[in-house]
Amino acid sequence: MSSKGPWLDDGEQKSWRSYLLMKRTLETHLERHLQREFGLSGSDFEILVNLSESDAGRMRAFELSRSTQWEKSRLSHHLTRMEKRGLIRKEACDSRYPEIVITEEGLAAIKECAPAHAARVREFFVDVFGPDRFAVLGEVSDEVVDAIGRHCDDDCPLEARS
Amino acid sequence: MSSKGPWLDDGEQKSWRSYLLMKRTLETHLERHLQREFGLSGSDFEILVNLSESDAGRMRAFELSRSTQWEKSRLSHHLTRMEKRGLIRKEACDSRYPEIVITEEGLAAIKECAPAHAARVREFFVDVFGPDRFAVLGEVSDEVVDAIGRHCDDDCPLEARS
DNA sequence: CGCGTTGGGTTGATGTGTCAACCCAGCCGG
DNA sequence: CCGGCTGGGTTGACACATCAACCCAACGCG
Repeated sequence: MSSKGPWLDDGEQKSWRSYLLMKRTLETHLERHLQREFGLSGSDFEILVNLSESDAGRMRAFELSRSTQWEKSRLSHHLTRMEKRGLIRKEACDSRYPEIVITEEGLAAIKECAPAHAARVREFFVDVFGPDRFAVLGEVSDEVVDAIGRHCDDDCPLEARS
Repeated sequence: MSSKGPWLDDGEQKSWRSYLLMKRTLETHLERHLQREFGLSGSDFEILVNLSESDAGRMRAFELSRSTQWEKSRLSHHLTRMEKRGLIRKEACDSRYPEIVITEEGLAAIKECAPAHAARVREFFVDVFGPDRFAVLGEVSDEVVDAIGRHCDDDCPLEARS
C-alpha cells in the first residue's frame, strides 16, 4: 500500500494540519457570511443552486440526492425545513413522488447572494491559489474522490454483509 | 480586489466543485471509519490527540480552545459529553478552573485508533497528492488562513460594533 | 470600599446531520 | 393470487454545532 508505513512524518503532519485548519476556517467563514448577510445556510445554498440550474426549477428528490451526493434522509429533513421557510415547495405530479420546486422567494434569495458568495470564494480561495495551483487542486481532488470510491466499491459489499 | 469580477469561470467552477466534493467525501469517509471501528467521532479524536500530546495529559479548557480553534461553547458541550463517556475527566486544581485530564480509557482509545486513522489519511490523501503537490497544499493552506485572518482583523471590530 | 468591566466557562434553545427503522408502490417468481 | 424483494421517501431518536445569555471571580479605578 504505502512505502512509508502508516505514520505521517513531520512535514506531512504539518501540511495535513494546515489543510485541516484551512478547510475549517474557510468553511466557517463562508457559512457565516451567507448566514449573516442572507439568512441562508450552506446547505440551503447548495439545494437552491441545484434547483435554479435545472431546466424548470424543479427536480425529483432523488435527482437532488444524486447531484448533491447527500444521504436521502438528510435531504428529506432539509427539504421539509426549507419548505417551512418558503424557499421550496413539494408539488404533487402525475407519476407518484412529488417534485421539488423552487419558489419565487427561493429564487430571489439565491440570485441575491450568489455573486457575493462567489466573490468571497474567489478572493479567499481561488485567487490565493492562483490559476495553475488551483487547476492542480481540481485534478487532485478528483483523484482523491476516485481513490476513496474504488476503496468503497471493494469494501461496501463486504461491509454490507449480514 | 480581483481582476476578473466576482464570478468563477467554467474551469474554476469545475475545480471548486471538485474540491467541495473531495472535502466532503474525505471527511465522511474518515469520520465514518473512526466511528464504526472505534466508536470515536472526529471531534473526540481531535480532543484526545491534543490532550495526549500535552505534557501530563492535562490542559486547561482554554488551552484546548486555543489549539483546536473551537468556540468555547462547543468545547464545553463536547467535554461534558466526553466526560459522560469516560474519555476525559474534569479535575479541580489549586487555582480556580478545572483541568481537563485524559483518562486511561481515553488514552487507550486514541492509541488504538491513531495508526489506522493515519494510514487512511496517507492512503487516500497524502499519497494521492504525492510529496511535491502535498507540500504545496500545505503552503497554500497557510496562505488562505492568513488571507481570511487579515480580512477578519479588518472587519471584526466593525462587526462587533454595538 | 463599591462598582463596572473583563474573561474563562456553563447553559438552553434551536437548527442540523446520521443512523436505523419504517412505509408503500411496483415488480417478480411461484 | 400471494409472498418476498427493491427502491424512493419519511420518520424518530440521538449526537452535534452555534448563538446568545448568563455566572462568577478577578481586576481596575473612583
